[in-house]
Amino acid sequence: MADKVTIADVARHAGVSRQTVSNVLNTPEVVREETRRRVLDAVDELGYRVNQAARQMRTGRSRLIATRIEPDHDGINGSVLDRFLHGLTEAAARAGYRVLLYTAEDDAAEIATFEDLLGAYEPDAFVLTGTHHGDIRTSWLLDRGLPVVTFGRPWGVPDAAPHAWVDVDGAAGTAAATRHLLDAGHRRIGFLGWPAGSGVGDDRREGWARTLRAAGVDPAGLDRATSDGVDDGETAARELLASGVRATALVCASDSLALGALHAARSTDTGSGGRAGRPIGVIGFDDTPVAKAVGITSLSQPLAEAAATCVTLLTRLLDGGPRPPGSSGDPHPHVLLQPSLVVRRST
Amino acid sequence: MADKVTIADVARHAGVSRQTVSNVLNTPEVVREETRRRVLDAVDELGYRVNQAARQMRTGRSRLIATRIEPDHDGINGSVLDRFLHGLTEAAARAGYRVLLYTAEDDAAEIATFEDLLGAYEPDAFVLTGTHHGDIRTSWLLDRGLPVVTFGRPWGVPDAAPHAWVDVDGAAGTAAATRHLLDAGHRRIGFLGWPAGSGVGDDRREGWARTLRAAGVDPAGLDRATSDGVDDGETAARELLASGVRATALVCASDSLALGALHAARSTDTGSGGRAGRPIGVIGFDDTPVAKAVGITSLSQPLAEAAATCVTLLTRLLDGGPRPPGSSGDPHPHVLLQPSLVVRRST
DNA sequence: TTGAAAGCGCTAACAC
DNA sequence: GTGTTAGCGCTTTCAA
Repeated sequence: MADKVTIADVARHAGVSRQTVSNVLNTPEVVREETRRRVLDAVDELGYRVNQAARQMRTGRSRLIATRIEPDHDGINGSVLDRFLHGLTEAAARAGYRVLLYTAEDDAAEIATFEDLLGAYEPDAFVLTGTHHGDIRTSWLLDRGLPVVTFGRPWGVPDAAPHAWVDVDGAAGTAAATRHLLDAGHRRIGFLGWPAGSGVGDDRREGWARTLRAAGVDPAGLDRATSDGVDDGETAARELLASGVRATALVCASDSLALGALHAARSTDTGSGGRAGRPIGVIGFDDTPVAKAVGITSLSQPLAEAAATCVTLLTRLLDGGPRPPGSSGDPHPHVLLQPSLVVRRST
Repeated sequence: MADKVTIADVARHAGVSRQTVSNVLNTPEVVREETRRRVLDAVDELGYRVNQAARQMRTGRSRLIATRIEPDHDGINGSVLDRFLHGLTEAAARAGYRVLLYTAEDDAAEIATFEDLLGAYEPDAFVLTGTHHGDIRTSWLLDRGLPVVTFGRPWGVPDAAPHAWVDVDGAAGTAAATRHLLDAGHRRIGFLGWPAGSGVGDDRREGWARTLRAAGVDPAGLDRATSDGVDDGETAARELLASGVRATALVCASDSLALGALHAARSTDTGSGGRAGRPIGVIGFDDTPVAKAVGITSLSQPLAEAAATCVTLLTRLLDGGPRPPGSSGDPHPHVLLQPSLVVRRST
């Protein structure tokens, strides 16, 4: 075991002073080539690693990125953030950072955790997921000039982004889904989503409505809002498939809803519709294992890429130095990634 | 923002010395009641939090628990470890620890990460998942006297456990599953598992075989081994359901296999068997979202409890002081938890 | 280009 | 029961 090799050991081994070793590690360009090599050899040979705690005391930087791990609420959609988390851990490691985990029941609890974490571990940055309208977490961090990148847009914020963010273009996703169904000959394509007010849900609904209109179909009456759950989805889907509306296909805001829609489709007589015998098309969102298992066409989010992009933006932020509290107006980078449609039996 | 409140600030505010503050925080019993209150009030008022980096430099303890986040290999079973991870994060926080994440492709890479982590962040302990025969990770850590708790037994180790561990009793789970099917009137109950040699897989097979024998049924020829995957499961299941063996029910080592088995069951004519019209019973393992979505009876692991138990064992380990490299023979605590059968349509 | 000195915030000794 | 001293390993002045 390389038990506590310090900078002093390396210095002795290489025949230089402690400071020179530090220079080699932090500002190599200031050290003569030959000295640098000798020091680096010693580092390798002794298996030296900088001690983060000591470095942190001097520099105030922990090389830690804090992020939340969510409970597996729904079960179906839960896997999305876990995949993001894996990507984040990997990308962070490549950039020389580690991921520190925390849990929180709600925004207020999360802010309390921020305070805790900042006092104790001093993470260099936070990666926030699940942004929403009036998100108090981002404003709390921004007020204190702390580096943040969110996976999710700053919903409901009027103008320029107040912080760096990465997101997946939900509207483009549902638009692609709707187009796919139009191409298959469907016209009365319904939408199964969440109540208005959730940024993500509204965005996904918009992509569907826009595409339907462009195809000359009036989306009015063709959508239903419900809470996210298989049974809720089934109930709502039944309404859309039933007489009156008689949708022949459904674009859904999640795989949970899509699974419910599929259940509804199976128990609904499609023969009474205009297209006798034609199977009802269902498309979900997130391309979860359940969608794959059941054969639901779904929209896949590039989660590894999203995570890697978060880290890229973060390092840019951190290298640019800490930003003062009131520095609004400067352009914060943001990246909108495209989901891709994974076609399966359900369409 | 509570910007850098140090122990000196608290001391000044409370009218005591820095050391007294430290005593209140670390050895409260040595400080007079009144002084303690005064100090704690000052702590509250100033929003003071001990700085981990500084504390770590003195004590050598980071209050960090390192664990791996796995890539979502299969998609279906992946959610299991993520739920464990959430439980671990929560339990760790309650015990005053934080979870530090890393990824690793294989055991060798994981050990390299250990070295990295130990040099830089000095985690107090490691929680290892996915233990297997001849696991070099545990021995590496144990050789260096580093605290470890594994979620998973030390498979293939002859005698007393070489370290603390928590596991779920897979054999008891498949035994319960088999019993459930026997109670439903099945006799030719097959087992779909993985090739011999994997501790987890063998354990689960054993529970099935044992229970079948106890019921007077010879398990010979009633099991198939395959790699973990839906299609593999379907192929293997077809063999067991087909003429020759004609199993009427299948206990599976995972939900992936169970899903495959269900596919096979649907396309197999059960009428030619002894129990015409009787549906084929399928039971999976892990109670994943997919099992729930598809309606597969499955064995649920108490993951939150497993995680909490890991933390309990860990804190016991850490409070007991670091254990010297050669201290074998002392009893390492271990806990075997029971899975529970979640009955659904598939049985 | 390299070395010497100081100190980040904390706690383990020891003296008061 | 409380205060003083020292030093964990590192980097950031500043001087050589």
